[in-house]
Amino acid sequence: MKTKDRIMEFLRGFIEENGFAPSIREIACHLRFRSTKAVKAHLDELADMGLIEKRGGIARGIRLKERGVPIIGRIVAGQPTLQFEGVEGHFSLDRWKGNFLLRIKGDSMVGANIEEGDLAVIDKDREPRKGDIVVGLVEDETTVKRLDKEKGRWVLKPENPNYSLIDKDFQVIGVVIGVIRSYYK
Amino acid sequence: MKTKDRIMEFLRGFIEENGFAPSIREIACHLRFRSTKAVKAHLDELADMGLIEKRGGIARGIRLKERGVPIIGRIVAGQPTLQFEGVEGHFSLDRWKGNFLLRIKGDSMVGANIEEGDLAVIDKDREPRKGDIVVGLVEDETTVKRLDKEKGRWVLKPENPNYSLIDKDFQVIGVVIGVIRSYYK
DNA sequence: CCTCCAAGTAAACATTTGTTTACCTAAATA
DNA sequence: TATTTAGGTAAACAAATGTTTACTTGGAGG
Repeated sequence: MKTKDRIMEFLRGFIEENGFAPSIREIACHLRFRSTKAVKAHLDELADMGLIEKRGGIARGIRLKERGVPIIGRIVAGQPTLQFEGVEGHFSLDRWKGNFLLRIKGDSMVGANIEEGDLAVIDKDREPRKGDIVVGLVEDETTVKRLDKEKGRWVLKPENPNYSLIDKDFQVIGVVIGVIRSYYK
Repeated sequence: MKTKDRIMEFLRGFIEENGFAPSIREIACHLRFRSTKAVKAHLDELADMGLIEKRGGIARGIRLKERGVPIIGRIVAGQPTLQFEGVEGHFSLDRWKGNFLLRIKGDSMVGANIEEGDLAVIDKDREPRKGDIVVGLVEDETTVKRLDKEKGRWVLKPENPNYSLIDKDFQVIGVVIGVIRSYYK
């Protein structure tokens, strides 16, 4: 069962580096196999196991099922080294494909733990509801605020007591469905 | 110049859907071209323009330069519809490849705008410095806190006045180099 | 010790797919 | 109007690559 692990490892590395999957012969070569037959068998089994997707007859038609960065379940202290066990899942940007990011300016949403420089993930098709954090267009200016209703009127509320509520006319451009922050540039 | 846009659009869609690039013939077919020659010429030019990477002689050896989700520079209000102009760049998980994610439990770091449920991006190889937010291992428990030095002694500081500082022995497992938050599941 | 079998070898085979050469055509240009 | 040329057509060509068949082999198990 070790061979399949080596294949998966190779696939991960190769795809990350090249952006496309290796050919069966390249895999065979890496494993020091002299035939492609065994590799194909392993790949078919990996596909059955649900670890990869494989399109028959198509060159380099392999895709990993696990995409993105692994989410670790638990960290345990082995003797000298650490172990990261239990991959709870993988986080991938796939779920945010088709949307776009908007960089946060100012600190009007710190109350919602959104700070300057953060990237807000915007879904412009999602229907905005009361309580959602949204991108609003107010007099040609865009701001990220929380959508609320006061006295039957839609308003944009900052999450910082130093800023005041916006109850002018505005247009909701999209809903903030996520936040990405990157320290150290 | 319209044709190249159509090619790029097709590439984006195809790659997102299948996980690998289309063959030249598939592109030609999509554009309703009867020859592959023109497509290859366009692809070579796109590579020269720096929009794609292309590996000669390799099946489906195309990779988009723009990976991930676009970061919008500005939003302007066109008459009825909106326009998202100026792609400032693209955010990709590539930069975080090789690291892993840890889900935040508790609210001890709200002062740093990290809340429960957030995914902390952990770099276990980065050298921790004073002021960094780190993952610490204290008596077989992992916590995310800010690394600080008090009276010549390393300590872990929460960013929430309701929690108290940890000055027991601990081990730094990694540095938090980013945060990902996803609303709506 | 013999049998069986998973796993690999070897060698073709059949497509898929990138590349190339020669030619065509309509629109821009002189 | 004659010429040029970007961009496409057509048809081969040459690799790259998935697939298949027949054969070998080292070790687990009876």
